[in-house]
Amino acid sequence: MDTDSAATDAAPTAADWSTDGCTIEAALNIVGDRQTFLILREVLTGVRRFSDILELSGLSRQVLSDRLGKLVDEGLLRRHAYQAPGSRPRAEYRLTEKGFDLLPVVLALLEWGNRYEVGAGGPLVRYEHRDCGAEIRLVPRCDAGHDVTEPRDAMPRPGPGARPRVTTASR
Amino acid sequence: MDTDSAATDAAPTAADWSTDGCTIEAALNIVGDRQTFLILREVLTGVRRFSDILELSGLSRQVLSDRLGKLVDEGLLRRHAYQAPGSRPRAEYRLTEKGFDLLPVVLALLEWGNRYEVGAGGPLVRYEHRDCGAEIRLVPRCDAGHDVTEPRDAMPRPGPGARPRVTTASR
DNA sequence: TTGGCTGAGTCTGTCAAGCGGACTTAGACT
DNA sequence: AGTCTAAGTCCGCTTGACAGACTCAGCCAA
Repeated sequence: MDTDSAATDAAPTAADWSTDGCTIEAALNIVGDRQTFLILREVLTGVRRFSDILELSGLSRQVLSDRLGKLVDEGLLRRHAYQAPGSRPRAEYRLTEKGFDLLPVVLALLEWGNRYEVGAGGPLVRYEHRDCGAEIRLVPRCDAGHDVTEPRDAMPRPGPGARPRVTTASR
Repeated sequence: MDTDSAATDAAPTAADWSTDGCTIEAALNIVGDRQTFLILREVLTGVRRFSDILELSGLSRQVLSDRLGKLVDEGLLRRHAYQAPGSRPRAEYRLTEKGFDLLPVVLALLEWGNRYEVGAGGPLVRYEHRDCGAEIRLVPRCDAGHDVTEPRDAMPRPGPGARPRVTTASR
């Protein structure tokens, strides 16, 4: 099996376009570190309180506090008051629409991890469809309606914002 | 719009399961840092040579060298000899099947970035279907065949490897 | 009313990791 | 022999993560 020959055909000239300002990079500037992903994993599975996220994520208090603040600033989370019986009011962290929309990223990581990094006992989390209970997977599909079952059928192309690279030494 | 009430219903007890050994975490241990994502972005768009990845990713030589080595060790990339005319033979880095299968993760990040972080000029990269040229998107779909159009219709559930958390203070 | 309890957040010192820039290496070409 | 170049290493500095101690604010029991 020659896994990579397809890639050779797929994008022989990709290096000719600048990736300056790429939206992937922009996304990574917000959620690109391990710590933030761990927080998102928790919040996407319904864990919302500082102490619970702290314990489940294994992060330090300081980093958790910092990241939660940044995620609120970026509009991925909202602080929302709650009050446990016999306690003073506290804040919990809820996903906004913008934060919710990161579910595919976490789902994709989960699927990949389930395929290649399963330890003993199988996957720890599944996502299931609220209506029917069946497991949810991500399916790459083109706008013409075809499922893209082979990753190498996905060909990278410059988008409307792409500009050609000036020279090899230009930046 | 009450974005988060659905989340409240979706997983009221998620904090009761241990996420110890989670496959998301396992995946993050391999591809969980910004540097690795940037490398994957390049390699998935067909950039394979050290110097090109170096320039396009903006990483330091040392980190790039280190990460490429780790990605090869993890089986996501393979070194492959090439020889440019008038140069001595060198190694380029090609995706393995395992590495290719991370495309959905990058696609998901790209889609999210395109939706929320588009700068002037629009997205820089698109993926299109090799057969028909139409743009590729990730569609969450349940095994019963329903498209999951609302992220909050995806409910997190403990998988076969999940174990209940012992106590709040247990780890 | 006072003092303890608790969840959330801050402070501090240490250590790992990233960065820019200089240096090294090995084959091809002059 | 000397130069060029892609790939990789070395070095000094700075950033950031972590553990653990400390602070803060409201609730409750005495």
